[in-house]
Amino acid sequence: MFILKKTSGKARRGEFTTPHGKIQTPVFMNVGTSAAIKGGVSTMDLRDIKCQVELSNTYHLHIRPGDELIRDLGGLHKFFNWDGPILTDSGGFQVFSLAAIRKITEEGVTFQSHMDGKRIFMGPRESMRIQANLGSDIAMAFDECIKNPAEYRYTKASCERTTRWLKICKEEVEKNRMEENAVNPGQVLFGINQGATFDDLRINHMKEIAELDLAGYAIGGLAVGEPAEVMYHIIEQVEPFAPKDKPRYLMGVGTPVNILEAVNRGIDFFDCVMPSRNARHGNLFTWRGHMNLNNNKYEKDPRPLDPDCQCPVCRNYSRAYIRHLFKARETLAMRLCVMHNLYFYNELMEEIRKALDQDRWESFYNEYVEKLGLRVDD
RNA sequence: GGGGGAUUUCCCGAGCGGCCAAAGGGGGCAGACUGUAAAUCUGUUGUCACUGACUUCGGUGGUCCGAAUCCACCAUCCCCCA
Repeated sequence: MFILKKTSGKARRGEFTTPHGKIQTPVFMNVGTSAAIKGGVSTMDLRDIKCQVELSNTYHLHIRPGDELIRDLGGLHKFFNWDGPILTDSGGFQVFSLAAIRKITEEGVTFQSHMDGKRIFMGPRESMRIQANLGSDIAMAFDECIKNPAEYRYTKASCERTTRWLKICKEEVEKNRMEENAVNPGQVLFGINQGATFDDLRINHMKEIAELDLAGYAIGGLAVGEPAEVMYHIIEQVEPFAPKDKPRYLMGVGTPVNILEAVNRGIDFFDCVMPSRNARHGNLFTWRGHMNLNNNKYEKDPRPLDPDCQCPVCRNYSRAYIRHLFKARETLAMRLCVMHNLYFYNELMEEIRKALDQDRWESFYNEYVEKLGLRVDD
């Protein structure tokens, strides 16, 4: 259930209720693809970094350790000991990212496992079965994330197929959660809008899926190489046709600036590997812009990563120390930086929510939409 | 004391007469990263007046049109025999 608490222009402040607690939106979901946030951050750390929702991946968990194993051990929440909300991505993105080793048909997609080359078939039924076994709170529809640039005819056909798949996903989720020993009887489904960068296909597709009365609506297939302006344009095109009383989720996005721009255009949910991946590579996000901690200029810098941050890392360690950890190839460097970056993203969302609550979204947006895109200058 | 081997650009290490400012690692410096096949990938790493010039391969001389590569001596290190 989604309650819209406040709006400011297109920007929305809401609350989404799941079987594992309420989610305050706008929200950033912390990505832990294989039931682990890369870089050594565990579910014990998630509360410390203000994580509301964890996100895991259907394809990856199906391959290893296997969704049936997770089901038999009580579901994903119990498996990795996180009692907050979990969203599982469907494997649709892997249709895109593992393009070299897959084949698409009406029934679904045959992948060659990136682990051992074994053939794996996944369609809407399979994806929903796996997500039911995992017991996530929000299951994502199995879609095709189309590459950029895309051909019009292919995109049109692909969207039609994604819609047919979505209808199957809906039936399956409803069926699976009625099962007597369902891991998560409260699991809901989010549909995914596609259509590449074609306004008419995007709009038509959103209209079609909006009719299915799903728990939420995602915009997928963006931030796959097109300019940010194109992404913003597509959001603007599609947003009017997304149900107002349901959360909107912009999949895989993005930079702090992308998030501000998208919130300003009516998006409620986000997820992105950027804070965790960049952190592992020494790239930090701060309230003064982003920085590459590996740079020589931080060698003797006694300040915290972000002087304006209250995260456990910034309260305890200096730039010089963490930079040293990177140079020494200590895995602690990654852990600390991932914790900081995720805290930053989660706090950014908290500040966005506060600004909306306190009717100062406009000024908050104006102040940070420029600032957060800069390189830390000192 | 006798015999043999070595010395290359920040480090290790290839090169054995021209195509060598010198392979390949490492390290350094910088960049990228957007529903995670990513603790990854890319560029760069002698100097400058930089599509060319100059200096460099332990040192000093020499051979040759031409030397990191050949010769002589010197220095330092390693191994074997006394």
